[in-house]
This record gives sequence, C-alpha cells and structure tokens, in this order.
Amino acid sequence: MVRTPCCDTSGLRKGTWTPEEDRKLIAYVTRYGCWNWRQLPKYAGLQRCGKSCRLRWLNYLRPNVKRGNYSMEEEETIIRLHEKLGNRWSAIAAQLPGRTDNEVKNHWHTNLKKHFKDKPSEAKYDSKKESAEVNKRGKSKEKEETKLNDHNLPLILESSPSYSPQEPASSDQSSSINKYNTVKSTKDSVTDDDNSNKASFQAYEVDSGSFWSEPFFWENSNMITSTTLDSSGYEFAEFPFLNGEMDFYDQLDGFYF
DNA sequence: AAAACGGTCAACCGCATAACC
DNA sequence: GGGTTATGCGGTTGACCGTTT
Repeated sequence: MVRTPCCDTSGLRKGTWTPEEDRKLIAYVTRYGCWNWRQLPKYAGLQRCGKSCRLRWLNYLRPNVKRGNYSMEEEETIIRLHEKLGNRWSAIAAQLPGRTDNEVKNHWHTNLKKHFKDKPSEAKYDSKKESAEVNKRGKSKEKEETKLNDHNLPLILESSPSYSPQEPASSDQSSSINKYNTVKSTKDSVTDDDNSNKASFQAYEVDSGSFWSEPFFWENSNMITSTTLDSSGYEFAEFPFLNGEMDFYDQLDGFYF
C-alpha cells in the first residue's frame, strides 16, 4: 500500500506554534469545526500539515483542555489504569476529563514512572511524596500557568451562550463531519469525553451550500467582522473577540490553556 | 557568571486501522 | 475485495528552562 506523506515537505512549517498560528487555528476551528484535518490548514491560512494542526488543537487549543498540576486522584487513576491497560494512553486519558493522551503520557514518564523504578517491590506509589513533589513542581509551573491564563483568549466554548457555530456545508462537507461524529473507536475507549466532543461537533451540522467554495468567508457570519491578508497571502477572518489592539493571549480569560 | 546537566513537555514521526471509493 | 485516504495512537525527539557545579 502506498501511503501518501502526511506532510508536503515543501514550504510547510514545523516546530513550535506561534501565537498567530494558534489564533488562526482557533478561529477556524471554533468557526467551522474540524471537518477535514488535511484540508483545514489550507483554508485556515496555515502553513502546517493537517496532522500538526490536529495535534495542536487536541492537545493544547481545544476548549476544556485541563493543564497544570495533576490532583492525587488523577495520578492514582493513571497508575491504576496503567497497571490494568499498559501504555494505552488514550484509554487512560479518556478517564481523565480534560487531560490528553499526550499529557498523560508525558506525566507518566516524567513524574510517575520513577516511583515504580525506585521501588519496584513495595507499594508502588508513595502519594505523599508525590504530592510534595507536585507542590514543589507547582511553584515553577504556576508561573507558566499564570502566563498562560493571562493570555485570556476568548475561546468560544460549545457551552457558552454566545457560541453559535454556523457550519460548513456542502453535502460532501457534512458527510465528513458525520464521519467524524459517528466514527467509533476501535480501541474500546469511546468515552464521555469522546462523546461530548462528538456531540459538540454535531452542532456544526448546519446545512448550507457555499462552504467549499467560500471556506473562510461565511456570508452570514455573525462573528467574522472582516478578513485580512496574512504575510503568506492567505486571507483569514478577523474575529471581534480577537481585538487587534490587545495581545492575542491577553484575551484568553477564563479558559484552560 | 557561565557552563554543564537534567527534567519537562510540545511536537514530530511512523504505524495501524477505519472509512471510503 | 483491493487500493487509497484520513484519522488516531504511541514512541521518540529536541527545544527550552531551571538547577547544580
């Protein structure tokens, strides 16, 4: 089987995401949903491969992604599930609302694994010690979180009253979304989190015909006030909630980041 | 003060598999 | 049924940052 490369290596950016890229991705996904990750960067004006966009969204930008210190309950859950499931991080993360598989995996490797390494035979987890270390770690992390929370991005949450996505649209389009919404995990971990995500994206299934031809310029948009050209020549929408006079991240208030 | 070291975590890569044609 | 495409997952990497020497 010939597999097409996930990235067209010519001209696509790699590495750390810039605030501007985040802004474009958030703006596009909150507006149109993630109907097709491979096509999305083109329409969102991003020089990234779809895979990279998906990862960035799921692990970092998505609403309700919980960041920062793990509670003891969460850590105990990870440990318990890891004993039971092994390295099935997505299944473990599914039991921890707001946590992503990547984050759980990182947390395991950096914080929890050592308890097993250090004390392979005794009670595998010293929660008091871990708690102390978490607190210690929290000091430095707190600073970073404060910074992140200060970003104040007014992400539009599905649950927020002002969130009224008008979705993409052609029949092709909505079929993609339907596919996303109805696809079943083969790895036995269809979770509340999965379902809530699916449910939230179902809200995008509003019929209309012009999405493919006008991917980012929704005529009846009540959110997009104007469009502008970025340096790469892509046109992208400007959102009222992304006030150009403020730092992008300064507008991120009240959202997990 | 600065170089070396170690920990953390965002992001990439390759593979597996579901979905589609 | 077989080829192709899209998505999801887990392993790994490397940049960044704090700590130690």
